[in-house]
Amino acid sequence: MLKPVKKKTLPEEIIEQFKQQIISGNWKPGDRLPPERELSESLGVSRTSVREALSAFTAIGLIEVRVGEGTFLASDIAPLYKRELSSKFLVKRGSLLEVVEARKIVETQLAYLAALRATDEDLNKMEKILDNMGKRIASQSSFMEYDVAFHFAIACAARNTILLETINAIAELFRSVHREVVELPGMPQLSYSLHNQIYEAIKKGSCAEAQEAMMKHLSVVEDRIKNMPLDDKL
Amino acid sequence: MLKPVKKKTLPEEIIEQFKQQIISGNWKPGDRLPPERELSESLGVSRTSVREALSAFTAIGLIEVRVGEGTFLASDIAPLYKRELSSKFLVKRGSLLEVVEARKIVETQLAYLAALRATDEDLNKMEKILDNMGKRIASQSSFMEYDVAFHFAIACAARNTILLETINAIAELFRSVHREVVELPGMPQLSYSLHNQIYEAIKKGSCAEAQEAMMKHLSVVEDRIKNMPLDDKL
DNA sequence: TGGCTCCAGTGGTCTAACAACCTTACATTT
DNA sequence: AAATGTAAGGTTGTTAGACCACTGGAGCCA
Repeated sequence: MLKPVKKKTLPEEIIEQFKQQIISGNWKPGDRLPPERELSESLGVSRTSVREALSAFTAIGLIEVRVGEGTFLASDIAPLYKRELSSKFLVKRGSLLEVVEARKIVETQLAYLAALRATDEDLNKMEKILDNMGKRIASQSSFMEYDVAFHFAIACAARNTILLETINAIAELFRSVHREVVELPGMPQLSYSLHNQIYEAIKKGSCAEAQEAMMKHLSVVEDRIKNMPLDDKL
Repeated sequence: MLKPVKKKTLPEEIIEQFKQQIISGNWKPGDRLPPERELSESLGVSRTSVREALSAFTAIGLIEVRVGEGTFLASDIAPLYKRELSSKFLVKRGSLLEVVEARKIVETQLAYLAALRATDEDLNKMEKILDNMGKRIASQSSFMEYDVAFHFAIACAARNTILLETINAIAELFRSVHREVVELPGMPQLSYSLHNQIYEAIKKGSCAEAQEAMMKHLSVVEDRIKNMPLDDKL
């Protein structure tokens, strides 16, 4: 089998260049971008193509356009939230169960590996995250952030780049409904306790225990999704 | 809080309408959307505005545009996930041993699930691939293609989109060196035999056996990599 | 100071046209 | 009959140029 000759479209290439500008720091959050006409001239393309590229950035919340004023790079560093609103209605409950199944497979093994390989530094990080999680049981939104961070820390401790990026990608999908799972009464407390069990197992270096604790945690999540109101499935 | 004073832009309104079409079920996953010109006429706007709206949907992976063919609604969460995954994998790539470790974790469970869920059609496909593989033990290049196809067939039979895309992405990383692993003397025969064991286990519906057979296969691959010259490991 | 007009800059939208590309059907060659 | 080449129609990709609507500021005037 040969490689599938990919031909990038103009707006796609423009998007790439814009990304570069952001990554390199040439464009900083809050900055005003050059006018569309200027951009089209610099890039040697039509204004239409530039606008389509900008339209894509707008969709994922990376830029903000103000008529008569100009185009601005989002000052907010978490533009991912806008994307979730856009795509949420596509993620059905059935798909979510697939996602949880994948998490069960990958994350249990990640916990296993973490118990095997975690350094003191890794453990400190996890403990700090758990601390913050405990203090924020009341406020769902930031609790969720620490929840995600904890799983991320485990993946880091497992020392496998491939699986780390895999979990990262999955987490992005999951983010959109994570909130509803966590917001149920009694859920944060339960979740906090389960995360603690995972941490203790990893700290002890007990692979099987860590694996099992993670499985228990994800099974709870799975149950929650199965019991989600039907309105949310589409 | 006073007046939000909403002045929606044309593409934004179009996006809203498209969302409605999706939610209401008028447009189903995989469907081909009407041509841009037709949409612009129906909506009473220019093609430019329609294209900007579509550009936004493309950015978040909800639609796929094929030149000369048309615009299609994403069939499932797979495109969303694939987008996430590819962007992450572009940045980082792991060493070969990391890749094999990831494969051991994901593919053993995939074999397990395949043994649980494979239909007759799935099994037929696998058998056909194995047949071709057997006939091509001599020629490394096409042998490798069937090898990859077999693993892909298992992932399909496991009925989990997320893991399927994950394995796809990993396979892409692995492809570059797969050849060197297979080209060793005696390797195709051994590999063919191990693949057959996996197939038989799945056909029997024996989950544990399938899982174990896959693990045996990947362990062989792992050994081969460990014995490879150092330059090729990264 | 306060309000006014005017204006240059900017994004929003449209039109019409051509290019690049895919599929299908048909004709040609072998 | 099978493989190959060709033409046509439909579709997205891209462009140029034009006009509109809105914003901010400069400068004018009471």
